[in-house]
Amino acid sequence: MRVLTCSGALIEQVSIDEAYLDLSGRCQGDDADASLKQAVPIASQLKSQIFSERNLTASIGIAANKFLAKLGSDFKKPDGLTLVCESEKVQFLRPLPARAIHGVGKVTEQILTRAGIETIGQLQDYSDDLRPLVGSFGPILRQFAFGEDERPVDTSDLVKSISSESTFQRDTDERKQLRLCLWEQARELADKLSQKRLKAQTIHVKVRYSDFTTLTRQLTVEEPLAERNEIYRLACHLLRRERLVSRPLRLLGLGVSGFTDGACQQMILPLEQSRW
DNA sequence: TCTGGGGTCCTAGGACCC
DNA sequence: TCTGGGGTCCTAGGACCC
Repeated sequence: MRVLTCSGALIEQVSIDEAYLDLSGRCQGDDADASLKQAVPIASQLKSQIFSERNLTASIGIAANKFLAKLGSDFKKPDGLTLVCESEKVQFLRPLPARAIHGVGKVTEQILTRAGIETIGQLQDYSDDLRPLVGSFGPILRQFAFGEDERPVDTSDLVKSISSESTFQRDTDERKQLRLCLWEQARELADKLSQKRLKAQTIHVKVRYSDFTTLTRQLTVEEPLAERNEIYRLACHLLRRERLVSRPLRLLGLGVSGFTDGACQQMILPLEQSRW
């Protein structure tokens, strides 16, 4: 796989086809808008390059922060290039639906609608505290509504959890099939842990029944683990202990988290050793 | 859209300790 | 013996994103 490059840019890969580029080191104008305008030819060139190499269109948003850049890139999909100037951002946002904000999904949209807020402009005009409506997201939501976002472009590639899940063609409670599934998933997880040189302290299983009820159960162990058979054994233990296969499963999933560096071994204090 | 897979973050409750 | 308050950790579920 070829990795996206752009000289002088810090890159945060968000997903397989999305990334943030911080070009502030390369674009230095007299003011914020002048700096942003310097990024336009770079973005155009990036789009041409993607098209010539991959025959794919790409949408790019240029703005002073990640929130606005994302909004800009969504603005004229699938082949857009949108510049959101600092001087115009508040007006640019006003007519957009609140749902356009990253982090506002179906549930939050409904909550806002009930409070009489449907557009970002209405959000800007809403002077009451938003926390009773959306909890700790309130202050961030207000900042977003005014086009403010302090999040830096994050170039680290730290992962917090790894998981694998499978949906069966036909719901099943057949132990042999479930064990085989877990054994395969444990292999996947162990491979990824090994690639990343990580060990995990928490393991979780997930089941879904035919009525879409979904349950998760997790277990934290003292000694970090990374081996396929250890993961598999604990997964079986959890399923059995929690009696999760009380009826046929539509989905079975397995995951690990709570990572420690796989290269580090737990130190045992001499005192503790001598007790045994 | 009767619903796939892999993630992150937040919230709330319970256990436990001081 | 019962009770209070606060902090931390673990757990489970849900909202959201791509």
